[in-house]
Amino acid sequence: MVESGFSSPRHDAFPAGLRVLVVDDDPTWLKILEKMLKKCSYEVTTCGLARDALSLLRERKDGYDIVISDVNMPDMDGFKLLEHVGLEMDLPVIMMSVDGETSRVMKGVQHGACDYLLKPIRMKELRNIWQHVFRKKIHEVRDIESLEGNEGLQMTRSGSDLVDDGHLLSGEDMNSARKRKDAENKHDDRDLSDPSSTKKARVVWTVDLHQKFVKAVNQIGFDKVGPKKILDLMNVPWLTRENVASHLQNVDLNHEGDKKGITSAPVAEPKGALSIDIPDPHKAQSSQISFDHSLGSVDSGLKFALFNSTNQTRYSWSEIPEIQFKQECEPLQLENGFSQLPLPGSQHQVQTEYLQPAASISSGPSITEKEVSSRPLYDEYRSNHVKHLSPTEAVDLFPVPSRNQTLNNQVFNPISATTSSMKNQGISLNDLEFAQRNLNGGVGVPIASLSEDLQFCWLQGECYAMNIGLQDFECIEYNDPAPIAEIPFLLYDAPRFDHEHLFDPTEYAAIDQGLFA
DNA sequence: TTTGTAATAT
DNA sequence: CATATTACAA
Repeated sequence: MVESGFSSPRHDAFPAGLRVLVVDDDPTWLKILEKMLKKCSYEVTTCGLARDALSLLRERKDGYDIVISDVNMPDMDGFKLLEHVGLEMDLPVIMMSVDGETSRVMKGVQHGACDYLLKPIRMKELRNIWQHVFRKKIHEVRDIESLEGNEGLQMTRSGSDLVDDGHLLSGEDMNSARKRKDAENKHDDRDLSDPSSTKKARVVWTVDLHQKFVKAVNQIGFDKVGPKKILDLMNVPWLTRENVASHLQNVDLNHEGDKKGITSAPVAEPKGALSIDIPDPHKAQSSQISFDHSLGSVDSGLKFALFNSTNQTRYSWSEIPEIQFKQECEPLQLENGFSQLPLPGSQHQVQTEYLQPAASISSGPSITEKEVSSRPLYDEYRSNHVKHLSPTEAVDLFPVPSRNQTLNNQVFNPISATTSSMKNQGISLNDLEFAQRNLNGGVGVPIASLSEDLQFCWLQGECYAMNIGLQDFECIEYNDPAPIAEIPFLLYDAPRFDHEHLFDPTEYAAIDQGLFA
């Protein structure tokens, strides 16, 4: 099934022989692209009509490895084609167009485009496209394995941002229209739809979620709080009682653990933490800001302060550079090119823990702790948001809206979330969510071609779950214009390696030689 | 049976 | 760590 061996006899040159189908109504572009692609040693097929492209693809479902299609074409909308391809042959599709209108780009990504190129397209972009194919295969393997009944992997990560040159808006290989992989693990009610998140997700208590939680708690009354009640009030469909229970437990624990040593009297009472412990007014004052509007009593305010000061810290923007993931990676043996990708049969195991995107987020986790003088902005941001108000501030700018579901940010598996939302009230932010997810995860890592990049790509491929909730973006984008300038900085100041120097046969050789062994 | 919680696991 | 899972009692 996954077999789509390269017709090219040259098995040694890695990306060579990739069978690319180019679709564009503009013959000029077609020619240009063909030329460029051939220069990359790809096997090119051009096509001026989307319809033709489709039939070509249908004729030989395994005749191509990847499709590059223009967005606007007379006979068939590029997206339409994209959809079909995703649905029928599940090939990676790269969209392209002259304008970079975000809505359009998003649409492309939403519809399953694995990448979106802006014309004029440059060689370096084309040189990298093979990675999409590559990644895709990895996914497939993973999916299959997951179906074989192993446990889930946890995905958590913050996002990165657009690529510097703004030319390559790399997305994920998420075909919204992807073919359903039948089998399913009996449990796990959610996400019966997203192949990429086939595994059970771990709830990530985003600010938004936590807000709901807090809100619920306050609505109920600290004395009567109970997982069930909270859960109900939160009105987050996919959340389970356990989730809430767990969170509840931690919430108060954390509180006590607060180094500031808040009046945690030796209370024997279990629920003490939640109800007692009234922190000094000052504290409450400063950290409560964002929440008072949502509740009544002063008590509540104080309570919130508790939650805020201790817990939300981690959600601060300052966290964003802390990209971390932990997950399993399929070992890959590239010795013989794509045809050798580990297929559903193989079962080597490679554990990649906390693999920080090498070149890129190199400053990652540690930066939070250290003083990085060369990053005044960062420091400033950090001191402001972390030390004092923590992310709360961000939240402040974004008052809890009255609408509920709308902001469900469990970016984790948008589909499920969405599904449930709809079930509940027919509202859905699917698009935004989805798009954002893609932007977060997919973008940022140019599909370069170094070993490092590769790793990154895989991870990326795996990590659909971004911690950065929608709200984060909203905060920044819609509420506080100022910090905007800093975002790219905070988010992405990493991968600015230059892709240009990467393409030399040697590189591939390097890859070949057990980079992954 | 359902719910809340403590303990324990990942 | 933060969150999940388990076990058990109310």
